[in-house]
Amino acid sequence: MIDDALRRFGEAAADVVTTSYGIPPPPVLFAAPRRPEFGDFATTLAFSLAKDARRPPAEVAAAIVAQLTRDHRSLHELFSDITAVGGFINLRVAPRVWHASLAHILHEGEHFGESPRKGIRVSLEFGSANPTGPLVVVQGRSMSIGATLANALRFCGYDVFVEWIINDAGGQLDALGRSIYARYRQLADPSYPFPDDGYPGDYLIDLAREVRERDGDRWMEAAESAWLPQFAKFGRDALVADQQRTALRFGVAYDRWQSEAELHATGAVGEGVERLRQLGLTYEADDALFFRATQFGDDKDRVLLRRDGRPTYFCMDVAYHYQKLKVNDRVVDILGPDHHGYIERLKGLAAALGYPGRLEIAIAQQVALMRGDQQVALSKRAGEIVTLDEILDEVGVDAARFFFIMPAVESPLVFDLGLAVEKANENPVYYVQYGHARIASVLRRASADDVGSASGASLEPLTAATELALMRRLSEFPAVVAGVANDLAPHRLARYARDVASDFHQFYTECKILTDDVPVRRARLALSLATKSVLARTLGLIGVTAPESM
RNA sequence: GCGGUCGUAGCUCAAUUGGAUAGAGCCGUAGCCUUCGAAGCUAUUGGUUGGGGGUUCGAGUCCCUCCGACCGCGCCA
Repeated sequence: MIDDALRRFGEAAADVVTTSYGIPPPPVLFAAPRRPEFGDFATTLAFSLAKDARRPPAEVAAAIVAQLTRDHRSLHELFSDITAVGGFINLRVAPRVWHASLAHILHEGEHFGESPRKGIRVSLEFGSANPTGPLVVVQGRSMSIGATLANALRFCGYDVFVEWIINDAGGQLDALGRSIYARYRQLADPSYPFPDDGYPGDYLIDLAREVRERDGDRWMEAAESAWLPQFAKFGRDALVADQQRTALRFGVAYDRWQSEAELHATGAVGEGVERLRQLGLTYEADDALFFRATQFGDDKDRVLLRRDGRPTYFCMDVAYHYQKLKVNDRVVDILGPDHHGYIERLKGLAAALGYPGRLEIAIAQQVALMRGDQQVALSKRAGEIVTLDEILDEVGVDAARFFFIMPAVESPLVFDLGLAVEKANENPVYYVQYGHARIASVLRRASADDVGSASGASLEPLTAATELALMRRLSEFPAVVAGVANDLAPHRLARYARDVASDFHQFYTECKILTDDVPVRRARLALSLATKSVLARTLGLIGVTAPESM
């Protein structure tokens, strides 16, 4: 296939370098040129050689090509064109190689691009929110990114473990309990004061009603020490359940919902502290226990145990990450935009625990919600929140999943809700889905006989420029997914889906699939089948449906 | 003040991690349906990659310096 062809070229080129220049050849790397007239692949081999060879790159490239065409004539079975252009060596792949590639795709079917199990364990954590309210837009983006990465990593043969951390320890749960209690009292007496640090959202009023329906006036006269734990736990459980329901609706499956309180209860937090103490990376000051974070690049040492002995949030994270680092080869955190100050601390922690470089942190940048020209106000303090559920009601799961991963993770996202629904043709997810539905429609019109024999048909008739371009695009799929998994770059899948759909539409416009010429018809049906399969798989990895009709 | 991320076409974003003349989509303009789905296709307008300097065969990408936006800087979580 393509990789074999490139490898053979690389070996031949290395051979030429060794005999002509007598120096060890550098690795021969290939990239697809931006401009199609430069061919399908290019290598910058001559640039890296120029210095040692003491000749200008253009001369080196020309010499290599001349030598190759003389001594390695068989390369022309694989490459229809090998040219040197100013230092670059450009390759055009022969049609028969594309045909072989397409045959391979058809043979692999839905497993095309999939890698066998590598035995490498990857932990992914994303979406995590405080259990004090419904999920909002930011978590939607975080979950889309995380779930897509998890899919891609699994597809590439990694053992993936996906988890969510429930921040259910600390003062905020008390604030939640007090907020619900205040709403509960307000049901009877509207003048009952609402706490300053309370959560203002209306959703707590519903929870208060539930308590009242269940328990009546039972808590009206009770002491705070009696009602607070009850209300806090009730609120926590209800809101976590609500978040889980939304995640499920969004098509995101977690392997574990890790409770922070549980980490304390099981002694895991204590173990983490003990580990750092054993390593000699802690010290006491002002009656508190500090972690020597500055030794690992952080700008401040960090408190683990407060003056009163209570562990900090970071202390919990020590335990949590220690747990993850111990059993995984790669640990990935996808954090919100307000957590970038946390990166050095966590990376320093990983290094301190003996796992430098094992922890990767991606910051999912913020989402600005737009309706036309109007930015939707999002103020948690004022209680103006737009929940993820509301967004899903408005634009649907498919559009949301696709939009959230469109920009690179570290780029901010402008999400125009009005645009996503009002005008379908401006919505890129529809463009891609339409491509899939269009193929399905053609396949429905074709005879069962034609479709059945298509995958075994001769592919020789596929010679048009749009046919070659589409075959080339499909062959990129394994490399695209591998790049997504390796570089944590889910947005490339969205772009790739768009490119596949676009190449198909061009092919469709130029080449009639259901033509009277039987060999041509079957070859084009084969290409359509492969495109449908790759498109469906790409959309599936993103978490978007591939409709048969729309 | 210190630190982080970012700044690319009117708008939303890419750019294979230092490669060729910086690319797509949307918007605009002009075309293409007696033929497999026109939610499509073709052509075309649009750029000093925030400004300036540096590193080298070669810079949107790396270094320095300004300008601007967002965010972080707690013994909160």
